[in-house]
Parts: sequence; structure tokens; C-alpha cells
Amino acid sequence: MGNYDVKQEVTDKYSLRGRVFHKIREDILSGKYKEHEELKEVAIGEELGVSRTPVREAFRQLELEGLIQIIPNKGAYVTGITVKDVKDIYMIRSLLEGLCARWATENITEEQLEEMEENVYLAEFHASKGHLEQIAELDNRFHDIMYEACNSKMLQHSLRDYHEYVLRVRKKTLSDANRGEASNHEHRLIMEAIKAKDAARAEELANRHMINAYENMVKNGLEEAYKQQESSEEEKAK
Amino acid sequence: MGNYDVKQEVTDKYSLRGRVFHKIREDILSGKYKEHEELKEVAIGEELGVSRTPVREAFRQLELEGLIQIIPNKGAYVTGITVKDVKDIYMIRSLLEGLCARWATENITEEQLEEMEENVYLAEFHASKGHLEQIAELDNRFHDIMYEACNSKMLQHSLRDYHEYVLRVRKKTLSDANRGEASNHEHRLIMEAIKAKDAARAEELANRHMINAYENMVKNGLEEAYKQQESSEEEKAK
DNA sequence: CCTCGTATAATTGTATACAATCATACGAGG
DNA sequence: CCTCGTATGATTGTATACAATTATACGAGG
Repeated sequence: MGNYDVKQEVTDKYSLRGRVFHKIREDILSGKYKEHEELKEVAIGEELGVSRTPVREAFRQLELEGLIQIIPNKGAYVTGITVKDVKDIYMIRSLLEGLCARWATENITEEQLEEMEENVYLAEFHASKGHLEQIAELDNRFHDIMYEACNSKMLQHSLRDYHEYVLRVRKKTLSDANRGEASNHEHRLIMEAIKAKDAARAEELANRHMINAYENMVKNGLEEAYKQQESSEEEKAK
Repeated sequence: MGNYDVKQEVTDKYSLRGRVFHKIREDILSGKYKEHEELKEVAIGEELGVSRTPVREAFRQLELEGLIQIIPNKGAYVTGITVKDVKDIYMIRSLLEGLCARWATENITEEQLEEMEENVYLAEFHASKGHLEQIAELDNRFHDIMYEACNSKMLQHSLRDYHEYVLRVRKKTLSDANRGEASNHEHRLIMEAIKAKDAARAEELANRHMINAYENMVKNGLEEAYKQQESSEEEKAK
């Protein structure tokens, strides 16, 4: 239950307010709650040791994110995430990460660029040592730096949403060491394009970066990670 | 207060659950609550004739949408929407509407295509008669048909979000009869491209459609519609 | 006069109580 | 045996009560 103290920053950011929200979200994305399953306020509240009030607030947020659907006076039902959803997200992200890279080229600060360079070097180091955990962490951070650098609150918001959405899938695919190195190399190219102020190239590279990530994911069994929707067909029959 | 019975469908969709949410949202987008203003739960609750509970739930949703920022144990502060935000949204939408048009070309059903054709004809009729209200309504519907036709839950969700976000600006610019007719014509071209199964052309046209809408908006005084942020500078000084 | 600490007020966070709505089961009537 | 209506239980919707936290005001001490 209390697996939220792994990273201190994240803990502080989410503890108390939003802890319930992120826990339920995690449980949906991890497949604990299956598609079309009904979520009861009291049951989840008891499981997390809180009353219905915070649970209800979390439900409202989850509905807005599209993870559950709330039917008034009836209940909250898990929407789930299908293979097609993941594919769509990567296509959408491909476009938006491209736009982000373009804007980042125009707006990035010296500090951000330096952190990006450091990130790339560090990632290559950890890749050579086989430190998978750090690679995933640095990959997260690389994209986050770019989201900040693009200087657009709106774009940043959308990309963060999508990024989190597929976080579980990403963690799985980045565990593949080959893709990890390829991904790092793509990060380097993007970074260099940004540094050279070549916005068009940065956009094109970021575009490809997403497509590559997606194609690799398909190759490495995206279906398996999300076979939950098959088993939910029985659920639907009820 | 009770201006929600203009359109029956919308009323039913939002009444009871979500009414509070949409009302507060409307008040933020309309500029009633200015940037950096603190929203008190009890005050808003009394104004809407409800207790704190529904207000709090609405706050959580609004935060997720980025319209307010909630600082734990302190308060909820209006984030507002700046000129740059609107510009960014249109650039983002340009890409996503393009993608949507492409996917719609591949997935649209006969019924949807027929409704789209009907929509275009109707819009041209009302434009010739100068019925501005109907034009805005049909414009909404045109895009909504395409969102449905693209057959992507994720893309549909994002585009609806953005669409609503700039709804107020759009209503203002579509009041310009010239842009209304130009917009209708662009709708027709998109529709014809979809009908001809020319996905690349549909994408390109939808792209341009957004850029044109944005450029027209700038010309017609986008700044004026959102000058609220200037006045909020004083607020910030407090 | 300024600084710091305590006390008070205001506001949010959470839990609980009550109301409204929906699902289910059971039995009367056909 | 089936259908419909009512009654009961479960679940959500809302309001209120209490706890925790934060902001403010005031006064003691330097």
C-alpha cells in the first residue's frame, strides 16, 4: 500500500492531496481494476483508509481524464486503455512532441540546454553500465525538460498528460536495453538540433522518436501488456 | 443564474452533476473571476446555492484542466487564459484537427458523411441569410462530427477539451460574417476531401482551417477579448 | 521602533449524517 | 407461468460537523 515513499519529491508533491487520486489512477493503469468494472466509493475508501469524500474528488478527476465514466446516481465504471488507445496516443504525441521540440528550440534557456546535455551524457553512461532504472528516470526527465523549455503552458499540460498515461507501457519497453540505447541516441540528436537552433530538424527528429518508440513497442508485445481488455469481455457479458 | 435552459440537450447533459463545474468554468472563461483571484469554497457555494462538497469536486476538475491552481491548505487561484495560451491552442489544434481529418477520412461512416454534407449545406444557407447564431451552432457540430468520425477516443477527448477552451473566442470571431463564410467554404473543402477519401488533402485543409481561424482572430482583435490579464497585474501586486 | 511568539480567526481537509435515486427481490394478480 | 408493482437494500448526492492548517493581529520583550 505505502509504495509512495520511493522518491521523496514525488511523495511530497502528491502526499495528502492527490494521493488518493494517484493511487486509484495507478490501480487502473496497472490493470488492478479491469475494464467495465464498477468502482464503489466506500470499498475504495476503506482500502485506502479514507472516507468517501476524497475518493469522490478523485473520481471526478479520473472521469475528466477519461479513465473512468461516471453515470449519475449509478456508479463509476473503468474505461480502461486499449491497444488502439496507446497507438493513438503515440501518433498524437508524435505531432505534439515535434511541435514541442520546435518551440523548445526557439525558447530554451542556457540552463535548460545544459541540463539537457548533462541528461544525455548521463543516460549514455548508465546505458553502458546497464542501469535500467536510471535510464527510465532520465528518459522521463529529458522529455520533461523539453516540455518546460517549449515555454507553452498548454502544450506542456497536454504532453504531461499523455506521457503519464502511457508511463506503464514505456517503462516496460525501455527495459529493453536495445531500445534504451537507440532512444538515448535519438535524444542526443534532438538535443544537438536544438543546440544548433535547427527547429525544423528538431521537430522532425522528435516526430521520428515517438514513431520509433511506438514501433518498438509493437514489436516487443504491446498486446501482452494490455490483454486485460480481452478478459473484460466476460465482464461485459454480466 | 439560470441561463442553462437555452439548449435542452446541454442542460440535461450537465444538470445536477457537473452544473456547478460548468458554471464556475464559464465564470473563469468569461472573465468574471480574474487571474490570480482566490476562489473561496463557501462564497461560491452560497452563490450557486450549494454546499462546499460539490464546489470542491468542481475545483479538483478545474485544476486538472489547468484553469485554477490549488495550493494545499491554502486556496484555489485562477490561472486564467492569456493571449499566448489561445495562440498555442490554435497551433496545437491545427496539428490535431489535421490528424483528426486524416483519420476521419479512413473511418467515417455513411451516416456521418451524410450529416456532414447536410451540415455544410445548412451552414451555407444560414450564412446567406445572415443567421449568425445558427452558423456558430453548425460550426460546433461540424467539428464534433469529425471528432466522432475519426474513431479515436483519445483524440476526440483532447480536441473537445481545446474546442471548449476557446469557445468564447470562437463565438466572437465567427460573429464576423466574412470569416463565417470563409469558414464554411473551408468546411466544404474538408468534407469533399473526406468524401473523395483523400486523407492527405483533408489533413492539409484542416490544418489550414485552424491557421486561418487564428489569423483572422488576431486581425479582429484577439487582444481586446483577453485584456483581462492586464488588469490582473494590479491584483498580483497585492 | 522593530522582532518574535502566541492567540485568534479564517479557510481548507476529512469524516459523518441524511436525502435521493437506483437495483433487486418478492409477491399479488392475471 | 409470466408480468407488474411495491418494498427493501444498496449506492450515490449533498449538507454539515469537526479536525488540521494557515494567515492575521496583538502584545511582550529587546
